[in-house]
Amino acid sequence: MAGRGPYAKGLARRAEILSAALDVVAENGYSRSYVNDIAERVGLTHTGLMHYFASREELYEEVIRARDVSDRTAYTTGARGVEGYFAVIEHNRHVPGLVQLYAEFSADAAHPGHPSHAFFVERYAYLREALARDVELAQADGAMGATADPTEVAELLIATADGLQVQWLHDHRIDMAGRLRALWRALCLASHVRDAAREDARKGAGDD
Amino acid sequence: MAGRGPYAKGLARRAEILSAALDVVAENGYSRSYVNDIAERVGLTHTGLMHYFASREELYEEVIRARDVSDRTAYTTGARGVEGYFAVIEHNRHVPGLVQLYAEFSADAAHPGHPSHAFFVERYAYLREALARDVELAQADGAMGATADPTEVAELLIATADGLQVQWLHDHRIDMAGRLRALWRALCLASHVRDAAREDARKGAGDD
DNA sequence: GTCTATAAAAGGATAGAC
DNA sequence: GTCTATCCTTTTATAGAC
Repeated sequence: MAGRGPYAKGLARRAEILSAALDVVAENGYSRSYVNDIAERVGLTHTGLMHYFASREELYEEVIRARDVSDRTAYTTGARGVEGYFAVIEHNRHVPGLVQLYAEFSADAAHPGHPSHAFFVERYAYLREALARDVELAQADGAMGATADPTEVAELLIATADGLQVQWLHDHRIDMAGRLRALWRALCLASHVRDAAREDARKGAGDD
Repeated sequence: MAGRGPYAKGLARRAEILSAALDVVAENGYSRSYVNDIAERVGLTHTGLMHYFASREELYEEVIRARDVSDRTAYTTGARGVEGYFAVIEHNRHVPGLVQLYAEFSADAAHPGHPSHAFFVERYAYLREALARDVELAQADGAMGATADPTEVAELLIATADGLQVQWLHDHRIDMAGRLRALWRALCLASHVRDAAREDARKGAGDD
């Protein structure tokens, strides 16, 4: 039975802290979210909280990591393909703290030498490959044309999703998922046109 | 004759400070760029620098503002349309400090209550409208189909450019402008397909 | 216009008790 | 597992002299 002893209690506490961190970020932004404020919110002192995380950056890394795991199980299971990714982006509108954290933290960590730089580099690589495979699935069932490069499409989707989230932070009227799906449809359409053009060229060459 | 008196000297100093700020951001990232370091770099003390700018945020706002002005005169003059925007993004690869600053600062300022929040909101609005007009020009000369919504295309271009810049910060091998132009071509292609579809529908309706 | 000095605040991290 | 106390370091900002 899970829930026995201090181990389970520690895990629950960690989860509580991660959730509180998102609340604080939603209220103050990442750069003005202080460990102290988070600790207060869960009824701990600064030091008490530091028992669970070695540093501020590690704490926020954990927030992203935990979200990635839960998003993955909730939205990308089964054969949903790219739609799973769109669903995550759509859901993010209910988690402003996460969007704010991600935007600031990932930009901050873009700098080499940042303690979380490697984490984000790996995360991008993972996400890119996962999405590229989803694009391949879409190509297999004909939604996306064969001429499209899966990795390029994946990078474009990620870039656009990231940018849309920053725009959404500035103006919540923006429909992030809607825009992203529109991009996807346009890319599908364009790839089919290119497939047809290539087919024509092949036939033309065959006539020689 | 420009260059007379303390006025011109002050302007030169300001420009020097803005340039030094970009260097420091390139080296340390925005969140770890301190007024003191910038002052040192231009041979001033912290206090000496604060004579020119009221606060840290104002200084960085000025950096972006100054860049916007120079980019505008250098790349978007004449009838270059969206290509002017792509050229700016392409050039940004030579200004890593600017890209880093923009990514971090704009994400930071996404939070309402940030001293530069209004600045970025207005900047987005301006950029969106300027690009939407460029899209309309492209529609006028046939590059972009009539079915495309200029504002939607503009928002998509901005979002993608922003996201690509963050990705580029993490991995300089990414060809920001190349990817953005590929997106543009796909959007053009897709809009033409939709134009044709709409035309077909119109003719079909006419047959009734 | 620039400096010295200093405020003022804080924000992250650690040692050691309970 | 959590707290008290404290440290260390930084960063921004201001007052006032030169």
